[in-house]
Amino acid sequence: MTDLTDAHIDLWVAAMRFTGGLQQDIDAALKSHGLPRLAIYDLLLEIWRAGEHGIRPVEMQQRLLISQYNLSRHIARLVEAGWVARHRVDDDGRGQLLTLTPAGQDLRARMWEIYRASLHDALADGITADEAAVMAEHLRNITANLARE
Amino acid sequence: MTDLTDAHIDLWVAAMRFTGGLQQDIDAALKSHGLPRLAIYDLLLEIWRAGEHGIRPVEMQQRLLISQYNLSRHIARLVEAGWVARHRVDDDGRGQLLTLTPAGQDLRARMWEIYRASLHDALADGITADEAAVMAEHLRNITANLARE
DNA sequence: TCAAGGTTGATGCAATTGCATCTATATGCT
DNA sequence: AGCATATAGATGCAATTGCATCAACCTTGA
Repeated sequence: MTDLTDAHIDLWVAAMRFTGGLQQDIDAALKSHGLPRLAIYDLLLEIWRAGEHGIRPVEMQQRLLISQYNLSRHIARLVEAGWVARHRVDDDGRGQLLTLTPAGQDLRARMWEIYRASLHDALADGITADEAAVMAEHLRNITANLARE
Repeated sequence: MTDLTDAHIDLWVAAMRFTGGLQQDIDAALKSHGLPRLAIYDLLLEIWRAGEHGIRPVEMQQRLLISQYNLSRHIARLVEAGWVARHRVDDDGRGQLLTLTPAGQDLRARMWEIYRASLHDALADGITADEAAVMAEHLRNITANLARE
C-alpha cells in the first residue's frame, strides 16, 4: 500500500554495509586468533544453549539462516574436530541430538571473548544503549515481514 | 570507554537477522526469475553508475565489500556472459575500465525491478520513511567506526 | 637509467557452498 | 498390515570462495 521511498532504500544499503563490514571485522579478528569464523560461533551458541539435553539439527536450521546441507556438513566438521557430540533420539530413529563437548564449550567461550571485543569496538561508543534498543525493536518488527516460512 | 550493553548486542543480532533474511528473500526472488544474485547486482550497479567512461576494478573493490580475487572472477564471468566490456586504460597498462554493454544495462534494469519489489514487500509497510531515515543515519555513523582501511 | 618496492589484476589449488538426489525412518490412509 | 507420502539428515558433483602467489606494469630514489 505504502510507497518505498529513497529513505527506505538508504536504510537497506546502510544495514547491508553495517552488517557486512562488521561481519568482516569479526571474522578477521577470529581468524587472527586462530579461531573458526562467525558462522561457526552461531552453531556452537545454539548447541551450548540447549545444554545437556542437546538440540536437533532441524531445530537449529529453523533458527539460523542456514541451508540444510550446509548445516549437515558443518556439524560433521564440528564432530570431527571433537567440539560436538552426537546422541541418539529415543523416539525418532532419523534424528540426532547435539551437545557441546568440554572442548567445544571452551572454544565457544574463547570465541565469544574475541567476538565481544569486536562488537565493543564497533558499537559501544557509537550509539547509546537506549538508541540501540529502539533500533533493535524496529529491526525486529520489519524482520517479521520477511518471507520466512 | 563506554560499556557494551545487552541492548547493543540485541541490535547486532537484529541487524544480522534482518539483512540476512532479506538478502535470502531477494536472492530467492531473483533466482525465481532466472536472474543472477544480489552480489552481481551490486557490481552491475557500480559499473552502470560509471557510465560511458567506465570504472576500474580497484575502485569497485574499495566501495563494495568484496575480495580482490572474487571481484576479478566475477568480472570475468560478466564479460564472458556479454554483460560487461573491458577497455584499456591509457595511462596505466595494468588497469582496465569496465562498462555495461546494452545487454548488461538491460539485465541491471530487470534485476532492479525484482530487487525493488522485494524491498517494497519487506520495508514499505513496516517502517515510515522518517524512521528509516533516522535509522539509516545511525547505521552510517556506527559503520564509520569499523576497521575499514 | 635502473634497481627496489608498490599496485593492479589473474590464477592454481584446496575448502566451502549450492543443487539435486539419496537413504532411512516416521506418519497417515485405506 | 501395506502402501504412499512426508521428514531428517547425508552426499556426489559442479560452481564459488579463500588463500597464496604470480605476472605485468608503475613509481621512486640513487
